[in-house]
This record gives sequence, C-alpha cells and structure tokens, in this order.
Amino acid sequence: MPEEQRPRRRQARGERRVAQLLEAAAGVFCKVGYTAATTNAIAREAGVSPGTLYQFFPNKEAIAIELGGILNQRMREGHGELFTPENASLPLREMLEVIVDPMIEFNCQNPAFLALVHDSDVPGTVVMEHDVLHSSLLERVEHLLGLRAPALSAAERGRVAAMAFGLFKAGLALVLAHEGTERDAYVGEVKAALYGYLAPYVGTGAVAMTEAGPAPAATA
Amino acid sequence: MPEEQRPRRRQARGERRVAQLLEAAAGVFCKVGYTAATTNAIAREAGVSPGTLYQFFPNKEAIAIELGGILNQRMREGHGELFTPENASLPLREMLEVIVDPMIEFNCQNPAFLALVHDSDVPGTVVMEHDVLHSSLLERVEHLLGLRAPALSAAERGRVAAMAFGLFKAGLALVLAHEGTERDAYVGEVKAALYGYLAPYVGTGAVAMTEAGPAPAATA
DNA sequence: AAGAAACGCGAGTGATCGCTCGTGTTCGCC
DNA sequence: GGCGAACACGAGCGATCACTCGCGTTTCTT
Repeated sequence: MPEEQRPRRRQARGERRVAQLLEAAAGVFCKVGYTAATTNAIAREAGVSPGTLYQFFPNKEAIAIELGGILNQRMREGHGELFTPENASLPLREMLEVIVDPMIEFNCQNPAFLALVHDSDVPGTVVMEHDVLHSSLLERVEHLLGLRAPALSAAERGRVAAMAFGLFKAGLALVLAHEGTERDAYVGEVKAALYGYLAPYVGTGAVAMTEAGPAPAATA
Repeated sequence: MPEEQRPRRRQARGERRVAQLLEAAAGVFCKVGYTAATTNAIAREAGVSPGTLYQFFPNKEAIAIELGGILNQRMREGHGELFTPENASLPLREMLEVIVDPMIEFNCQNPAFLALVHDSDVPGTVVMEHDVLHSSLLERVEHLLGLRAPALSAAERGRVAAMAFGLFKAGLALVLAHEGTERDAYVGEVKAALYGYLAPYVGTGAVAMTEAGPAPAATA
C-alpha cells in the first residue's frame, strides 16, 4: 500500500490564499526570525484562521521551504541568471558590481531571504530541504568560481565559495540594518571586502573563458 | 520606596552551583542556540532541578548575560589584551596572525561564544545587556582601527569595524563547522579575507604610533 | 545547641505553540 | 438546482516552556 496521495486540485481562491499566506509568512519571518515565528501569527497577518493555514501547508517548516523556493525563483526571474560565464569573465571589479548590486537590491525588497538563510545556520532549526536557498546559492558561487579560477583545487574552491558567501551574508545583514546613505556605504564595504578577498584567487582583470588558465588583462 | 534588594550573601556551595550551571548553559547554548535552549535542559545538564537553577538566576536571559560576561572576561585573562597599540603597529599580516589566532583558538574551546553573538543578530531574542559580547568586541576592533588608521572618519571607521567583525564571525562559523586540517584551512581563509579587506584601509606594513599618519614600511 | 538563612527538590501553574477537528460556507460542474 | 469537493472557521487538544512554591536539608552564626 503505497499510501497514494490524491492531487487535491486547487481552486483560484486557494491559489490566492497561498500567495497571501506566503506574503504574511515573509513578513513575520523577517520580523522575528523563523524559529520565533508562530503559525498563528502568520495566519493572523494573512487575515485567516489557523485552520485555513493548515489547509494549504502541512506544517510550519513547509511554509519556509515553499517560501524559500518562491524567493529563489523570484530572484532568478527578477534579475536573470547572474552567475554566467559572461559575468565570470569580466574584470573582478565589474563582476562584483554586476552580481552584488542586484543581489543586494533583491534582498532589500525581500528581507525574508536573509531571515531564512540566517536561521539555517543555527542547529536544530530547519533541515536539509529548507537549505535550498543556502545550498543552491552556494553552488552557483562555487560554479562561477570554477569558471573564473579553474586552477583552484575542488577543496579550495569549496572553501573560497563558502567564505565569500558567508562574507556576503554578514555584509548583507549590515546593509539591511541601515538605511539611506549609510546603507549605500555598507554596500560599498561589501564589495570592497569581496574584492580584497577574491582578488588573490581570481585575479583583478578580465579572464579568457576558452582556455584553462586565468589571464590577467586590462582594467585595474 | 526604592525597593531595596538585600545582598543575598552566597555560600561556597552556591558559587560552585553557579559555575556548574554556566558550564551546562554553555554546552546547551552551543548545541541548540540560545532561543531553542530550555532552562530545564540546562538544569538537567548541570545535574540539578529546575528550582535550583532559579535560585541563582532570575530568568533565562540572565544566564546568557552572565555567561557572556564570563566569556568576555575569560578571553582577556587567557590571552591578555589583544587590541593593543603594540599589535596595532605591526605589519598587517603579523597583526592578523597575532590577533586572529588567539581569538579563533579561544572560540574553539568556548564555542558558546559564537552561539551567543549569533543569536544576538536575530531580532526578538536577547536585548541590549546581552550584547556585551558583541558591542565590547566591536568597540575594541574600532579602537584598534582608530590607532592603525587615524585618517579614517569616525563613520567610516565604524563601518569598517562592523564589516571586519561580521566577516570574522562568518569565518568563525565556518571554522567551527569543520575539524582537523579542513579547520586549519578555513582559519587561513579568514585571515586572507581580513587581510584583503583591511589592507586598503590600514596599509600592509608597520605603522608609527607617534605621529598621525600611517607610514607603510618593511614587510610584504 | 538552636535559630536563621542559603540550598535543593520536583510536581505543578499558566501561558503559548503547532496543529486538529467538527461544522458550516462557497465554488465548480452536471 | 443540486451534489461533492475545496475552502473557511475557531475552539481546543496535547505538548512544551519559563518559572513558582511548599517543604525538606545543609550550612553559617552565635
């Protein structure tokens, strides 16, 4: 008996509720974090009863997972794929400009993103599946790093990617904690930090993508 | 009516219990984080009843605050003051070596440190008083930065200190998440990141402490 | 020795959380 | 119009948490 799950066809009203609930969940998550967020608060924020919430989500974690997937997808749709070979071949300064700015902007408009990946660091909270955000982003960073600096060993590449990503998350938290010109200044610090860290590994100039070795060139 | 608090003199047995409880709290905090830690679990870990715990601490947060103070003090005792003018005048590479290594080592032996400062980032958890760790460390970084690069404006100094500290915390999390040679490798990445980020601000060489301007010198 | 105060216990309290369930309403389809 | 399924509600269940309380034990003081 494979415990077959019937597809449970959804009406238009249901789709709207799901979107409403995810929106509310995003708000609550980035206000109090994932662990401290209560399903009742999410339901209240969405203007529905707790029972209604559980008509669309089996449990609290599923909300975070679904929201993570939505955010992940929304990020790609909004800015296109950022970790492309074209961007990887840019001079480092420009590459960071092209990648970091959209990432930061997206996170300013969707602060729930940081709330989710932040709690994913704490043990005992969410499990593997929720780490779609963390791991898929890390994977893309690692891939771009492989394009840009193919000489790096796999182990070293993994470490540099993890460190660069952690650095970005730390900077992102600072960026989101400030506003206006102060926020802009912190964006500059994030770029400066990434530049200073990555330059020795990937070079500062443009790189050729056809051959295996990095080839430092033009821009400072 | 100033609601006078009687001093509640403590016996030797009590002092031992407090130390026991703080030790247990450190273990629980770095296993599950502050928010997810339960006072009953701390009491159980310490081998006492919940009631006994509350004989020495008014509430859960007080445990974190007290533990933070202890860790703060223990760090200074264990390695002496690291953010000294002498260290500040060292060539950047050596300065990082001298400061980062003891900090990392201390955190490896007291992983509760990271658990506390990590949760302090999440809203709705602990309040100001607990941030002794975060703010006092940040203050020291900022002070050293003032010694090293007096040309920086106060605002810029604050941002660089915050970014450098955040960078360190992110790296520390990676260091603590690994073991053996992998851990050592991540320590290297932390230093590399700090070096790359700070070099443009503070120069790579030794600096004179008598005059106001930084003076790049010897070592590479 | 004897009283006071610190220590110690653990069942229990009130609040809150994730989640369920019985009941009623709305929608899609014939 | 009518029927089944999706939707919606909200009181409430069981579990858990921070914290208390009454009472017994150990230690200090005189």
